Amino acid sequence: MIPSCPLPRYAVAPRHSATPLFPDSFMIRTRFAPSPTGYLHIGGVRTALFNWLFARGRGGRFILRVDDTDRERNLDETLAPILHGFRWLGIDWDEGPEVGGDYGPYFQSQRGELYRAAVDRLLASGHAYYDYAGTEDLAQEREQAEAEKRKFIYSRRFRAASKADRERFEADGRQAVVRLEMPREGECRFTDLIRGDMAFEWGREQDHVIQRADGSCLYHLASVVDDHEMAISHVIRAEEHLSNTPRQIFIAQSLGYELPEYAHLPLVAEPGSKNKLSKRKLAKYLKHPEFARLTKHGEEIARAIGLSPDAETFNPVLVDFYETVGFLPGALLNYLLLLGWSLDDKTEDFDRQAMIENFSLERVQRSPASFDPTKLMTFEERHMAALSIDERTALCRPFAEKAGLVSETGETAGTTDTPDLRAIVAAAGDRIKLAGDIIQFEDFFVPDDQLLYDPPAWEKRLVQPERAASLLAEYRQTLSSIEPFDTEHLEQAMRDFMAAKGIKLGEIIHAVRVATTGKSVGFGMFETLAILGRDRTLARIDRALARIDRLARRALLDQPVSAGEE
RNA sequence: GGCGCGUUCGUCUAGGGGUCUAGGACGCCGGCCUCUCACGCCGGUAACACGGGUUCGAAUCCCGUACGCGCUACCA
Repeated sequence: MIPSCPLPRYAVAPRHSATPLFPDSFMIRTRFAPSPTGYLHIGGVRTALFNWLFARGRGGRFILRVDDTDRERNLDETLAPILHGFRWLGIDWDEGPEVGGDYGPYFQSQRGELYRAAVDRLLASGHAYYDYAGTEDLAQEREQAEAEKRKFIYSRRFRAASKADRERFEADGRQAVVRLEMPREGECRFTDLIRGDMAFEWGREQDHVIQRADGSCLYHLASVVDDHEMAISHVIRAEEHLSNTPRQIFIAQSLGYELPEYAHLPLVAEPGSKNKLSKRKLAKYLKHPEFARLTKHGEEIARAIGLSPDAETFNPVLVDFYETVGFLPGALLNYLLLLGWSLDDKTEDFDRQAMIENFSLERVQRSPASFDPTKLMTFEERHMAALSIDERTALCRPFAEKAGLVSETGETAGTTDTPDLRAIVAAAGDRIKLAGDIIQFEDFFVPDDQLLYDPPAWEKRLVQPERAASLLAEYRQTLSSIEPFDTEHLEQAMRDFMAAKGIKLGEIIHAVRVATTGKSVGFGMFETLAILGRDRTLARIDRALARIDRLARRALLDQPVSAGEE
């Protein structure tokens, strides 16, 4: 599928092997260079993950570098969430913010001298020049080229070839930027580890600006200098950078650097489309039913734990969303791994170790992969199902606490007989997909006299069946003598009751369910009753019976009441 | 517009000339199980963008077209 790519300097370890096969001088070093924007984008995480896996699987190092060129932001606010996100995911970095390293500083804002020195060298070697053209001068040339239907190439009219030129332009009040003097003939050729041999015509490139009039340097220059200074061996990044590679190669070669290997990953696209996934287009994604479902699911959890989700930041495109609602980081990683990479035709479940051992650039897909919220959810389910009850309980507890279901000091919240969280998690089984799903079972925690009844369920199970009330009242009597009050004895008692009354299970169990939980759906009935315990079960049934009676009388008096009213 | 990259079921993908009447997973549809919901189990639907080559033979190689996406900044 992928043409074999020559790897002149880096042997690639065979699949299934994490053993580094090369001397230290050929150490694999990859990097991810986030901009401190205040959030971690899911597509960025996929790129970071692939960089991390590539390094980890080959005895290399993974570096985090903060791309804060030209930014006057508050780093505490804008970088912290990103670092936090990586830590939550378990993507650790060997060098970078907060951990340091031998190639620091790891903030581009602190490396200005390095960039300026590089610019000076490019100037001195004739690979760059001072340019005094204003933006309007360029715009004019561009328009003219367009009018004449030829491709725009800057005339270099305001290029300062000498000191005298500079003085002359400056006397006119002009300011200089530094531009690359790009070749206008020939081709830039390089091999992409994922896409094979690439060729770009130099003549299509512009004389890109690398330094502004104020002396600050631009991204491509900074990036190339840093990658070299930090001894990055493999530049693994999103495909949107493929077209930028020639100018970076030009910079690197002009500076006499040895080129890194390049690998351009396919984009992570929107649900159901091939457009680049963007945090700005949330409104559009919400029209996608499955994306909307995930978002809504998350919002319910967020609200229950006392957050007021902001549409701008609470959004499945951002990693923070997943942590907030109780996703398992391993599940997110597993899903992201398979967005653009596969091992074979069947293996889908990977833990960290398996990812590291098996990941390879050769098996990276070349076409964009769209983000599928539903499939992500199934990975979450599988990972959650693999945990023990105790592990799941531990994950759910913080959510139950934040939602006010249990107190932070122990199991009991308001009353002395608040149910055991572990028992609920056990009975919930696979219904708890996200740790935050525990909030769906708040009915176990509400005081018995505040239970709400789902109107259609109440009507169908307690009003319409003629014998519902009387059977429920009789069954209530048997409950009071069950000992111990556990699922086994509850079930036996129910069977005995059915036999004695000559009824089917369905004739009684649904009524009990609605009477004790207010809903027509839920866990196994006997588990539910056991969790509630005898006192609360009886209290809830008594309350339901009283309510049936009350509503029936009002109905007789021709005073209709809505089912929800108390 | 120019340049670049890409195109296998709705989605993620397997596939490196014959083993492909194209496999798996998710979704969807139907059924089973069942105290409800969920799970589980069984079955089903569904794809090689199009057109030319090359070849005994092409999803696989080549060319073209279409479509999609990306880049085309004194953003990163």
